[in-house]
Amino acid sequence: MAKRPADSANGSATIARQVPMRDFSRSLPMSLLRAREAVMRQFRPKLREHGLTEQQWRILRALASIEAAEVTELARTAFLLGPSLSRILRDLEARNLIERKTAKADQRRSMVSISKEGVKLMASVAPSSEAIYAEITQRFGARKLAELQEMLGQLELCLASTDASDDVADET
Amino acid sequence: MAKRPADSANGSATIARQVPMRDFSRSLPMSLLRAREAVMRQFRPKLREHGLTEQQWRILRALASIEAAEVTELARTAFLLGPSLSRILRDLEARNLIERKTAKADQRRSMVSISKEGVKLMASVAPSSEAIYAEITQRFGARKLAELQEMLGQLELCLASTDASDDVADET
DNA sequence: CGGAGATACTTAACATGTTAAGTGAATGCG
DNA sequence: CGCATTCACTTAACATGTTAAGTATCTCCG
Repeated sequence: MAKRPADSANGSATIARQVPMRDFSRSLPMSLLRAREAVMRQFRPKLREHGLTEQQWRILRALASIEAAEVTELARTAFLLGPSLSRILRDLEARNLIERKTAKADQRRSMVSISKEGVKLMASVAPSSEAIYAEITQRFGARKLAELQEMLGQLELCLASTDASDDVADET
Repeated sequence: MAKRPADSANGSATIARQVPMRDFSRSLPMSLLRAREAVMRQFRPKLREHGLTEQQWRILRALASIEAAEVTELARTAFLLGPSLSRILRDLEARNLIERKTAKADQRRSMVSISKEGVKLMASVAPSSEAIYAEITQRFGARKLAELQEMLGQLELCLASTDASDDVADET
């Protein structure tokens, strides 16, 4: 293989001179994307064995830990957008992995919970999942991992206020 | 390792006891996902103003820095899967932002390059993009940012060899 | 009480992620 | 030379990301 170094050593001059930008492959979004992909690549095959996608697994895990939740709350917990969640819940319900019932107090809300079958499925996947996580932790180092997560949390936090909406003018 | 959710004052006991797992919201994949989303949320609106998606922008940036590339090489650089890239290139070509020509030496390969219009578009977006990146850097701290990227790179590296499953000795 | 507005989803439409299969062009080897 | 294999993509099919619009329900204020 080894087609070419393909880095900045070739004729990258032309356009790069007109539009100077940080080396693309070292941008923060790319770093985060690649790191996450590297991690998920470890999990996906095992999940797939059980007919689960990454997002479906997220939902089941979230439900297992909070017992029952409204859709919006679940979306926040599993970090999914409403429309995605809506579709996934429809599918998971069809597979009898979750259950829903509309709340009596507020007909708009529906309470979602994991089913007995869902629990069984989780029980069959969780050990492998934990094993993979342990392997990653060992490879990278537990302390370093904690450090990384801390930094990621701080990054998230320090960017959280910017985008909320256009109401940034109140703190004058 | 802490095998307890240890949060949520409600009845999270039932299932969590049967299937003990790390607190879901603190898993590495979730941390990475949320951090990346927090970052991209800063960029997406501006890109959208110019009719570009995140991936299209990645491709244009990659092309701008390497001048011309085969599809496979571009996929590696922009960190996209072949099928996604195939579709996006079709669209970008229709918008005259890129150009393609099949290589003479090997009819299978096609060389992709950014067009004059593509360069113009990049020039109109790059300043805002850089400004946003600068803002992020300032908020988070340049040193900390570099540290974070270093760790992300290490994480990627230490997981890289696991999944390849056969060709580990080639390049990297 | 009643209607405007807010809320909690759901649908729709388009773009990408992900895996598998397809297509045409090069290669290797008998 | 001939043909199976490999290679470089492309299509296809399904699932999710993302934004906008739709629908039913609830809340609040007059």
